[in-house]
Amino acid sequence: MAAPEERYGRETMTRTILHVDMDAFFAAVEQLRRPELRGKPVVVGGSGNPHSRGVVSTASYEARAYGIHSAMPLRTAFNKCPHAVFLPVDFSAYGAASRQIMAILREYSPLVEPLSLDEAFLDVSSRPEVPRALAEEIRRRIKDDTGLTASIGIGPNKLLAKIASGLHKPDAVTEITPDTTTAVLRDLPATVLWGVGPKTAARLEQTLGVRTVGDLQRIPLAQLQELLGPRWGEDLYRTCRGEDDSPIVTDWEPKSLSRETTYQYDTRRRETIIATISALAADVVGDLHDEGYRGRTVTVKIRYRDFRTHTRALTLPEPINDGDAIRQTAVALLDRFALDRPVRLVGVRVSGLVKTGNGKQETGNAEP
DNA sequence: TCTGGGGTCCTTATCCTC
DNA sequence: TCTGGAGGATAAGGACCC
Repeated sequence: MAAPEERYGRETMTRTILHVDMDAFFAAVEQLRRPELRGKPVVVGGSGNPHSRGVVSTASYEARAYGIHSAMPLRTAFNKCPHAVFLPVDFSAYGAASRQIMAILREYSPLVEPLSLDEAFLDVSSRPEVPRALAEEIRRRIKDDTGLTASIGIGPNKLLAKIASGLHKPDAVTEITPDTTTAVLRDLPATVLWGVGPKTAARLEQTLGVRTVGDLQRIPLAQLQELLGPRWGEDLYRTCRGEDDSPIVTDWEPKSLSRETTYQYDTRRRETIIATISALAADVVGDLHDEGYRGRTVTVKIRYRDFRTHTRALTLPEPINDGDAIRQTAVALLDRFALDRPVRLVGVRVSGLVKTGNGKQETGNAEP
């Protein structure tokens, strides 16, 4: 097999990729539409009730000063800052703001890849402007048109553009060039790399003494592959050097559709769980119809009080979108779980999706 | 004391067929 | 006929992302 540096050589065409990342997006939208919240700690998450189960989706910068951050339990956030304003997640409002921002980005390039409501990659390789000047213009446009601030990273690929956007948040443009890549990456924690989360970071530190991206660059390919497997090891060997040739993906098809819910109070009652599965299955079927898909595999997920999570799945002979059949399949799968402990979460997923062509709407950026 | 929801992708095990 | 793979499909779990 060819070594990575031979397969991804310098002759690869130079690209200019922007990563646009909105600052504290959900909280910023709330502060924009409710001026009395500006300058105050705002926490968006769950039902907006800080005494019920849920986690922080976004904390305003004022709330972050109290140590509140995304994914923190709402109850913990409340303990850190009881006078913060807690708000429920309002996806329709954030979706409207997001569509406005994505439309601005598409004025600058047709090659836009939304990653989530508040982030997108943009390939501006064919634009004549100096990249930094262009990024500054886009940042100003977003602010003038929407009142929201964005941080923009510039890089020769998606990996470096995304790392760049995170370096000087909020409201900043940051560029990483091939010449500055080594110096910029060297002292960053390994967790800035795509795919390196808490578990992998701990393994890298314990087995190889690796903490920074620079540390990682000193590990031979074979050693990374031994620890992480052949594929993952090679990926990390390349990404820690800032190498990435993944393309901008403008059209995306879902692989699965799912719904899940966490009970406010754990339950062992079979009838309660069956009712939940039926309701979740109905929601998923609604999504299948709305988006024009059938699916072949039905999966039920159960999370017990101790947070251990199990799934049971059944693959059907043909893809279906029939509500009764999907609901009955999901309910039948419950028999394969031991309900010997309290359950905190139930989920239903349908995967193996195929298009029916009968959706409410084809995707917005499909060919005319 | 806690730990959401909606996704993707990878690894491993098992079964089956060629 | 026996045996040993290769390799696809399925199932389950886990890590990770926003």
